[in-house]
Amino acid sequence: MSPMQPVRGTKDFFGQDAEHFRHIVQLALSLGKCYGYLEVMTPIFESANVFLRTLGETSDVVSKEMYVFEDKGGDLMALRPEGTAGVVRAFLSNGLTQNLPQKLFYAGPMFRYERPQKGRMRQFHQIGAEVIGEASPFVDAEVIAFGHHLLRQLDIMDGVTLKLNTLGDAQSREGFRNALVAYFQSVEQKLSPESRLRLQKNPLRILDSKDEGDRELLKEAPRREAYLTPVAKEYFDGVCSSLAAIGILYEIDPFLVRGLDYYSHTAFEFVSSNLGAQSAVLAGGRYDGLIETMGGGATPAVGWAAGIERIMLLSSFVPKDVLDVAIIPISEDQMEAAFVMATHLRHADVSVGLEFQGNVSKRMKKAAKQNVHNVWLIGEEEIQTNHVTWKNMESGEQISLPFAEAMAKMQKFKEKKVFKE
RNA sequence: GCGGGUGUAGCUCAGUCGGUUAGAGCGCAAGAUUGUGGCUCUUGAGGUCGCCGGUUCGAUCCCGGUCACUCGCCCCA
Repeated sequence: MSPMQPVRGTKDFFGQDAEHFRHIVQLALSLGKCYGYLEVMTPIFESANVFLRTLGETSDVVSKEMYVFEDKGGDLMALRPEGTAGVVRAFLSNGLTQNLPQKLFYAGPMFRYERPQKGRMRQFHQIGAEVIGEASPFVDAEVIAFGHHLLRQLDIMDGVTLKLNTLGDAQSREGFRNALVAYFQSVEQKLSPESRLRLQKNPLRILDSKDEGDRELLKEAPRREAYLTPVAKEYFDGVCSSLAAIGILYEIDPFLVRGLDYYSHTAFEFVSSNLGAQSAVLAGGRYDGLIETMGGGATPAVGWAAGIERIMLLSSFVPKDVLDVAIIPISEDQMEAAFVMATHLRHADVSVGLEFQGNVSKRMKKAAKQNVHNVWLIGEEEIQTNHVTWKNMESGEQISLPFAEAMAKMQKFKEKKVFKE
C-alpha cells in the first residue's frame, strides 16, 4: 500500500508508545540503582564467536535465528540475539574480574530472524540484569526479587506467576540427561516428530513440549530430583527459603528448562497467559559455566532478561498532559509578542503550546483538543498594558493579569501539578 | 522453515451473485463564528480496491502467483 514499508518484524514507536517504552526502561533503571546495579551499554553487534561459542551450537538461536554478516575486513559479525553473552564479554574485556561481584543492568535492542507473531519481533528490546562473581542462594533470590519488584511496580503481577526450577550442577545435569535420553529412546516411536528431533539435539527440551502425547510420556519419565547432587539440592532449597523469607510466591515446575546451553542450577520464569503463544515476560537463571567458556576464570553468575514489548502488552500507560499553557495571539500583529512570551516561559521550564496559523477560534480548538488547561490570550490591548488574559479552560473563567504576575502564577501552578503526582 | 486467517480512504469496516462516477462512521480541512474551545449544522479534500499475471467484451470481485500483516507450530524475552 505504502511505497515504504518497515522491515518485517520491526516496529516504529510514536508518541504514547515511545513514552510507554521509555517509562518501563526508566523504572527498571532506577529500581536497578535501588538494588545496587551499575548500568552497562554494550555494542549491538559483536564478533559472531561471542554468541556461537556460548549459546550452544544446536540452539535455534544460533543455528537459524542469528543475523550474521561478514564486514568489509572479512570478519564474521553478529547482531546480538541476547544480552548476557555481550555483557560477559564486556566484563572480561574490561578486566572487571578484579572487582567482584559486578552487578550489571542493561536495556536495548536484540535481533533474531524469526517469524513474527504476538510478543515476538525480529528487533525486540530487553531489559536485563546480571550478577557476576557470587554464588549464594541469596544472590539468586535477590536477582529474582529485583525482577518481581519491577513487575509489581509496573502493576502487571496480576495474572503473572513465578515458575522456579533447578537444572542442577554439571554433575546432576549429566546424570539426569543420560537417564532421560535412555528413557525416551525406549519409547521413541511414541514421541512426537518434534520431540524425536529434540532427542537428538537437546533432550531436555522434551520436558516443556506442548504435545499431549509427549506430556503423557513425561509422567513416567525419570525425575530430575533423583539425580540432583546433595550440593545442588541444598543450593536450590536455599533459593526457595530465601524467596519465602521475603514473601515472594513461586511455583516449582520440574518441567521448566532453559533454551540456552549456559544455564545451570536455578532457572525461573515469570509467565503470563496474556501473551499469545508466548508466555515468558521475564526469565533467567544461573550460568556458572559461561565465563569459563569465554576464556575467563571459573566465575559464578546469575541473571535475567525481560522483553519490553511483552511488558507493554501486559501494562497500560496513560501519558500526562504535556502542555501547561497555550498562548494565542488575537491577530497576526501579536504573533511576535506571543512567540517572545512563549520563549520566556519555556526558559522558565513551563511547557507552552503555540500555534503558528489560524484565527482565534481555530487556535482555541487546537488548545482544547490538546487538553490544555490554561490559555493566555494576547491582543492589542494586552500588549499596550503589558497584561495577559488568562483563561481557565475547565471553568471558562478568565482574568486579566500583568505579565510578570501571570508568569509567577504559572510557575506556581506547575509546582502544584508536580506535587500532585 | 511449516500451517490457518486477512489485505477496499489516515483509522475501523461495509459493498459489488463480474458492469460505466466504489460507500459509511470516526479523523482531517474550510465555513456558519473578523477577541474565544470540545456540541451542532453545511461544504470539501483524501482510493493504482496490496502487487503481478490469467480467465472475460469487461476484474476491486473469479483463478494462479507474489508481498505484507496477523494467529499458531518450531523456538524464545
